[in-house]
Amino acid sequence: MRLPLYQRALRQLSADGIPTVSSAELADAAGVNAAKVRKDLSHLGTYGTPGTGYDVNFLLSQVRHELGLDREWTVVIVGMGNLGHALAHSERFSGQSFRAVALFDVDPDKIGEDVDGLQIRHVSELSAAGFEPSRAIGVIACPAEVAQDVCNRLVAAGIGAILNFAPAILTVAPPVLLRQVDFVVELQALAFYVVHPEAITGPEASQSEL
Amino acid sequence: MRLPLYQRALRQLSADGIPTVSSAELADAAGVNAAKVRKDLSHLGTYGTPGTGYDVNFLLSQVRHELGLDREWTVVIVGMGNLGHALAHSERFSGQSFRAVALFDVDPDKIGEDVDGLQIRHVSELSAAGFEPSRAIGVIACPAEVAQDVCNRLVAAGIGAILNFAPAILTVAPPVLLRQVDFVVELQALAFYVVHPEAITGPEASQSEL
DNA sequence: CATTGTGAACGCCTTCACAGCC
DNA sequence: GGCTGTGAAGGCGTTCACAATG
Repeated sequence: MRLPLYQRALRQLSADGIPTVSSAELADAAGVNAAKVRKDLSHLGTYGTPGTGYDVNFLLSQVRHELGLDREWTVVIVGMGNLGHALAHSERFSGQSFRAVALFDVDPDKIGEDVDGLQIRHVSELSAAGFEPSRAIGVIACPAEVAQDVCNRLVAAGIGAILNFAPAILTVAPPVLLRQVDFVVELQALAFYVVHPEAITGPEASQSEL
Repeated sequence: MRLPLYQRALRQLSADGIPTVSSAELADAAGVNAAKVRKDLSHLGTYGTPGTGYDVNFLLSQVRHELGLDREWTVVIVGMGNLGHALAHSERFSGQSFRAVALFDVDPDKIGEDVDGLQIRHVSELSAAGFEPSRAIGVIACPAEVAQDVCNRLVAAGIGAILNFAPAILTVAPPVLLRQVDFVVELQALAFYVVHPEAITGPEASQSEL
């Protein structure tokens, strides 16, 4: 999915006061190619003007709608080590659509700690929280050993989608959504391509993005 | 690329003393399906035994070799906020193949700080470092505004591959490799699928992993 | 008999190229 | 003339299904 990339590029363009973009310019700003941009956007509807391009602000609002960014998402973070803190901060400036509402950990030293006006609570309080599945996203930033347990607790608390940063392969029952991000896997993927440069696919080899 | 996932699953199996796996078992442990496992592994060579499966330790060593994990990779981290610290720690226990050798920042308060026996240095010292492109990976964990500048400095210092965590779209000249990871993009992707459950592709919908 | 390796079918995504529109 | 939207072509990865094998 490239919509988030377009969204970011459009936000930048809008902030710069640029009224209109061509598919080629947007492609450049988002790091993809023009044909993809046009095909993707045509899936959303006919929002462009031949000869001129797309109206930045209008397109931005359409993309934000499509991504569900015109509502506010509730974010719950479990595991407030360095990673948890980093995430708690990075959501703030992401533009209002995601708001951290609860932070959890097990370490007694951390319970009660204030992070940007939010107190860290003990995981045992999670079950009692009761979230709206279609509105709340859980973020797992705890050690791998307890990740599946945390995951289960999040589901039990009514979380509808989970982003897992722990180096463990988790399983959830539908309709809960799960997405995994792992630093070490990313490093290993990079290492693979350094060792096998020939495995880099397609014409974007000229701009070796993976 | 799924090799890193197999690698992790095999490592677990090896640690548990399990001598042999079938493609179905490995698929389960890695979170993919059996056909993919067999196709992927057959690309590496004929390492399985019909009727029995794969020798865990032998296959692990082959996968590690393919991923370039039988050499040691030098890792340089720029930007030692919470994220930088989290990354500096997570590489340690990843199993020896990645070793952080230098940490950089611009904040005078952080310069000189000791992180697991490594001192944080000022970015200006980066250029003088002189790395081996095919051995060194750079990690960008700084604010988006300075990410492209940091990226350029890493390339100038001889880094051959870069993992970018800053919410900015960077460009590098080949043959330098670039990989982007962005928390907010991941959250937005998750939000998209919550809003559009019908967009979830393929039969793995039964285990809604994205 | 359980399980691999793989050729063939399928489907999705990408890319091309151009007709239509401003 | 510049640029969009899209049908058609192409390429890549996934999945199926089965012959081969210890």
